[in-house]
Amino acid sequence: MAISDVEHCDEIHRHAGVVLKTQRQMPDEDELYDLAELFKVFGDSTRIRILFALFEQEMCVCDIAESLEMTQSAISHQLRILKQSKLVGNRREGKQIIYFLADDHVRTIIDQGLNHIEE
Amino acid sequence: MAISDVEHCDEIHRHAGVVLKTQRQMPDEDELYDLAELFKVFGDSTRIRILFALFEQEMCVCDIAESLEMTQSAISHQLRILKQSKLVGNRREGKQIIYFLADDHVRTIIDQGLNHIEE
DNA sequence: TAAACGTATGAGCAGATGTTCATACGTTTA
DNA sequence: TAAACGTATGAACATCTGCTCATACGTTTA
Repeated sequence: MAISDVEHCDEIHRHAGVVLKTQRQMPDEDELYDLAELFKVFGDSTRIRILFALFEQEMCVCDIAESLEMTQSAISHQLRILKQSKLVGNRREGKQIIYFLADDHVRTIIDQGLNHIEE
Repeated sequence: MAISDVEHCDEIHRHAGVVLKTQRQMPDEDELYDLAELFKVFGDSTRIRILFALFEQEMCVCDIAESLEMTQSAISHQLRILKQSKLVGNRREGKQIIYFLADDHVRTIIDQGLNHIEE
């Protein structure tokens, strides 16, 4: 659909300024995409539970799996996504891989979410 | 899969406490589900753009659609989701429905997300 | 009151997503 | 070095999600 074909209400003289102002202040496409991708990562209860687990202490993969009563494979797939988003980091310790929270943003973002749903 | 069948590493004597502690401090299922559902709402760039639009001022549906260069129907479907999550509210003004941000949590949550991706 | 306008909504479809299964990889142990 | 262990990963599948299209609803206008 061409831009000029986008439907709009007939209040054009009243609202044209609103539309232009909104478009001007909108962040660029890449930033919006990255932001949505970040929140998408928080939008799955398995990943949320993994993050809650790591709030307490760093843990190896199998302990996370056991804590959440899920398979190692499922957890490993989700840890990959969390790591790609830089929400967690990891290091090897012998046969095990230890995962940990990357920074404090995670806690802050989740706390804000909790604030909202508790109203 | 039964709980007792969940696979786990053999470090059971070393890590059993970790697992139990993690399970005890985990929020209950409903809260985790609601939290994930909330972030899922932020996890779409169309909805993020709608929220950014409403940061500036309250707007009617067709102005949002025009600002984002999307159809009225697509916007209306997304507004429904945003309203169900209590992120936006609306009121009727003649033929138009005016949407607005429900509270300041929205801004805070998005700002935290922006902080994270800007590192 | 009939037509026009702004918005909401259900069905359908294509693409995205989360889990399972099988298996490969890297490290340690026997 | 072969086996065992802990973890990672690709394929397949079922489910979910966002958009389009058609149409219904509520309000205002002629």
